Amino acid sequence: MSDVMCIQNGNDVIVTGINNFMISQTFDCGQCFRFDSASDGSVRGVAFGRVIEILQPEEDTIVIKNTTVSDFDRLLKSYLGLDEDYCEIRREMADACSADRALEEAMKVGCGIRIMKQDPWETLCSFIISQNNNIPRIKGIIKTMSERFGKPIYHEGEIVAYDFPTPQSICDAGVESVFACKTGFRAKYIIDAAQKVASGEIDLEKVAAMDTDAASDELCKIKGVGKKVAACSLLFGFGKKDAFPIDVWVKRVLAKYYGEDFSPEYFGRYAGIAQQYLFYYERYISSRENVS
DNA sequence: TGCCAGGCCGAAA
DNA sequence: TTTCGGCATGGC
Repeated sequence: MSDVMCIQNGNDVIVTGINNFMISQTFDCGQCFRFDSASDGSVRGVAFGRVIEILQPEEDTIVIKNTTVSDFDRLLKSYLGLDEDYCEIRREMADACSADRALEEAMKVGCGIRIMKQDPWETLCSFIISQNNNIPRIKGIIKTMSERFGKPIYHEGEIVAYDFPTPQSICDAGVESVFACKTGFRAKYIIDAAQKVASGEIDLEKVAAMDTDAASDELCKIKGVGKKVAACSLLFGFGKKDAFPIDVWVKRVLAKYYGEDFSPEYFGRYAGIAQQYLFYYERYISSRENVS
């Protein structure tokens, strides 16, 4: 189990005893599109209908602004993946793939990544938007949709941000309004997802209770959701750590290090976490090559 | 300016 | 069953 400790400090919560977690990596590894980094290294974004700001003054310590110990235990601990024992997960992964130099290196480079557990609907919708798109633009579209269809979030009487829109509010907005958020060909997919979830045709709570393959099949009933979008949703929104999204970056990694007869089962029950290490690693290598 | 992006759909072979 | 063009848009 995770053994983090937290204490209330005025309006903030200080969490200590953290390992294998860096806010810079966790929020910059393409799993979450609602947080931005500040120049001081802190991150600020929206989750659970409120604005959340996190600082990391020490490697093993984070400070979460304007929250309570109760909210941390109830919501944020799991949201940030701090309820999992990453020492044990990484040990198990390393044992299962003991001669795998690529994974070993990726685990080193991305040692601060934790898989978050975000809102299932928001994650599903975000990854529908992500298809054939780049991360800055995905963030922009999600921001626009939140501002236009989401509930405003107030602080001291002022609107400070907007929550991610509910399925019903997207249905109410209609396909043309969604298209106007620069969603392009994805607008009709977003509407189809919103309609199926709002009507109960797709029940996200039931999806969460299914095994990963069945859950993927269920999400793929939505137009515009294929195996990759389903896998990302399941990994980052439903807590399915064995979901293994294969996108252009991971395809490159697999071709480079693993060959044609590769199966995600090779990585074991935490294949999704291994995938995220490799995804981050490949992008890291690519960005270094572009600099030099 | 052109390539590419956390892909998927639908038609054709 | 597999292959492939098309899709909206803007970051780089």
